[in-house]
This record gives sequence, structure tokens and C-alpha cells, in this order.
Amino acid sequence: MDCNCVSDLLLPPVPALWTPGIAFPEWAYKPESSPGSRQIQLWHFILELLQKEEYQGVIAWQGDYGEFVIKDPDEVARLWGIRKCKPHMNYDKLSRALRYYYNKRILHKTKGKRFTYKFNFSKVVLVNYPILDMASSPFFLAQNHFNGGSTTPDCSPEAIQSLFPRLPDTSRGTSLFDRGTTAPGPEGDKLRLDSFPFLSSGAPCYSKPPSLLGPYPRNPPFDYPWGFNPYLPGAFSLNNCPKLPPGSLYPSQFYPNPLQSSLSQLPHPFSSLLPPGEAGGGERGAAGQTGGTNGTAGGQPARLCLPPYQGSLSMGRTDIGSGATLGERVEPNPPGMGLSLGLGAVSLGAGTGTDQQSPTERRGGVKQDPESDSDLEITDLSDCSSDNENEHEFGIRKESSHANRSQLVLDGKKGSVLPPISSLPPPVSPHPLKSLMPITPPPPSLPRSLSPSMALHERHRETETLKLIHS
DNA sequence: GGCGGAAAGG
DNA sequence: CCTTTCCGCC
Repeated sequence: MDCNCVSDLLLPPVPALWTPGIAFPEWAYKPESSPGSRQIQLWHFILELLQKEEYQGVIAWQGDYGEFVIKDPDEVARLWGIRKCKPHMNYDKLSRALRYYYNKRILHKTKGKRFTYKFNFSKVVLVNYPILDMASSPFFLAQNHFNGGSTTPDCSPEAIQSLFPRLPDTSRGTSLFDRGTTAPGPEGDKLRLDSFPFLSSGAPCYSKPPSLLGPYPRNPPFDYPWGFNPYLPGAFSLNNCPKLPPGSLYPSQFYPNPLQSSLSQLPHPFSSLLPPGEAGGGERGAAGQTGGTNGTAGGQPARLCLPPYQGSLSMGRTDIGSGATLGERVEPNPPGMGLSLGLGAVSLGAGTGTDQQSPTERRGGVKQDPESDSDLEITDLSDCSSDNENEHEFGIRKESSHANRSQLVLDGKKGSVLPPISSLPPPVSPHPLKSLMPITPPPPSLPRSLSPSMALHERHRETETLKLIHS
């Protein structure tokens, strides 16, 4: 039989709202590039595991935001092997694949910590992100030299969230892995990571707005569903994550989803997207096992668990625009600086700066409807087509001793520098938050206007920006 | 353990 | 293009 491997099984049956060019880099889906099409990618898989409580013992978020530890390398490799129908997969190979992500800057190694890697979410999220507010988003700004250029790029969830000011109605579960059949935009093409130099070659966390780079050769930026945010409920089908309360109660096994928390406090679109209870007050959820088995349970928004993030999640709507609370430096947008994002590096440890550990005891996830879980059971391997007949030998786990001290190596080797755009038009429209520059712990940044009308306005704005840029 | 080159496969 | 597989090196 063929290897249905779990790949497909894990994919939600419903194409749902997945839209091309959004949120995750195309290579992440690479539908057509691989014969089988929908080959899940390793980092997706990793994220997947990270979201499943049942794998907490195997791999889990730990440390800085986006950082995770592979607690049981062999097991992860085994699971990956199962998923990919590669019975002989092992950590060595898997790690090679992981290393491969360094270049893409999807991941990077946390030096000094064994089996510890860190997602560069900014990359993941920004890729393909429609132009929109990036220019004014705190997140965006944070990663630029707008504010003096010395600020640490903000890859915090809040910042990320700010990139998704508008949210479509994504109440239906959609999966990150759901690349379904859906049709891509015009021409069926999808944005490629390559289209975003700032994502593929710049410094970590480089966040030059795509719009400024002219990354939309064929896809008008506005063709994308605004606001599709993989980090928001509904974006994924992985809804096993316990709901997290708006506050900052962190379930022991799941870190809070800052975005979600933030969303719950947002005025409208966002909060309405939150699963019931989430927007409200959130309660805890029994960490129980997720027994659900439906990918996209009817109407139940999928849940996404974000990596640990020690920053404060507090972010009242009242804070919007009054960044004062943050106390960070408020800097006016220097005219002329426009969107020239130089973007500093963030990754390699710089990121959120603090290296403290995330909360592990706080609990407070909202209970999730067991039935709304999409399952990512990596169990059904019924048929792995192709050559690998030995799927059965997945059981072969060798125990390996992973003990070692890591070595510090500067990976400057491939760090490419982003070409600074020195002649970009100044930010089109000032935004209150624009001046807020988080330094360390990224401050809560709220999306600016969320109103539809504003959306239109912004679109227009973006268009103008593009014009300027291209002229 | 971790890294990255190289080659091969899908 | 994204691994997978091998491998030598640190």
C-alpha cells in the first residue's frame, strides 16, 4: 500500500481557510514541488509536536520564546520517520534537516543547550505576510532602525500579532498544514520565501515589509486574506492546545499563547475570533489528554499554542496607543527613514533578550473542547508506499546517550547582510504605536486600528507605499 | 553533540 | 526545493 503515512492523516480534511501566500513560507507547503504534494515539513512537524500535550515529554517549549528542547531525540526522530515513512530516520539525520533550517533562518540552534533549538517566528510569520501594516507595526519597527536602529528586534508574540491587525473570519479551523486544495491566488502561485529577501537572507528577525521589497510580483498584496494569522485560533487545525487564559496563566505543559491572550483583550475582530471562554476570562483546562479526533470540529476554532514567552502579556486595550506603560523609548519616526529596515539581528540569543525560563507552573488554560481536537496522531501508518517496507521497524529505538557539551561556534558564515534600503519613502501614516519600541521584554504592542474602514484605508495606504517604492 | 558539504532521491 | 543519507571534522 502506499504510504499514506501520517502526513495526510494529519492534515485536516478541510481545506478550510488556508490561503496561499499567507503566514508561512511557501516552501513550507511546497505543494507542487513534491510529487506527493503535501509533504509535511520538518518544522511544521516540530511545531505540531510542540503543540501536543502528549509529546511534552519528547519535545517541548522551553527557554526563550520560540525555543524548544528535544527531550527525546530518538523519539522525535522516530516520529518524524514515521511521518515521512523513513524507517531509518534518526536524530542525526533529523538534526541535519534541522540544520538545514539555519540557513533559512527558520530555526537556529541555541548554543550551549543540547537538543535545543529556537524558532525564528518572525520569519515564519512574516513570510508572505501581506504588506499591510508592517510598516507601522511595532513589530516591524522594532526590527528596523526606525528607532535608532539599535533596538532589539521584537519578535515577541505581541509584535507578531501586530502584524495581523485584520482578521478575517477564521472561526473555522484551518490548519497550518492545510494547504489544501485551495487554490492559490492568481495563477495559482504562492509567494515564496525567496520573494522576501529580508526573510531569506537578512539578519534574523529582519522584517522588512514585503511591500517594500516588491515581493508581490504577481500577487497583489490585497489578494490575501488579511489577517490570516497562523498564530491565531483558527489558523491551525492543531487545536489540542489547551486554551490559554487571557491573562498570563501558563499551563504547565503549554506556554501561553501571547497572541491569544492579547487577542482576547482586543476590541473587536480579534476577540471575536477567540474561542468562547478565551475572550472572556479563560479558565484552566484540564490538561487532559486530547482525545478529540476531528480535525476541524465544527465551528470550533482551532487553537494554537505558542512557544513560551516570558514577557508580560498584559495588554489592555486601553494601552493601545498609550505605550507609556511600556516606558520604552518612544521615538518619532524619523522621516526619511521610512521603511528602510535594516533589521538587526535578533536571533542568536539576542531575541527577547532575557534568557530566563518561562513560566512553568502557571496554569490556566481554558479547557478545550475535547471534540474539537484535530488529531495529529502519528499513529496511522497504515501504508507507507514506496520502498520502505520496513515501516514496522519503527519500533526500533536505540537508546542513545546524548551527553555532551556544546561547542560555541559562530555561525556568521552565512549571515548575509541585507541590503539596506536607504531610499524608501517615509512611513506613510504615523501610528501611535509606531513610536513604541520595545527593547527587552518586548512590550505589548497592539494592533492599530482594527476597524474595517481602517483596513480599507490601510490598503490604500499600502498601495501608495508600493507606488512610492516602485517609482 | 553539532556542523556543514556533498550527493541522491522524491 | 526539501530533505535524506553519509561523512569527516571540531
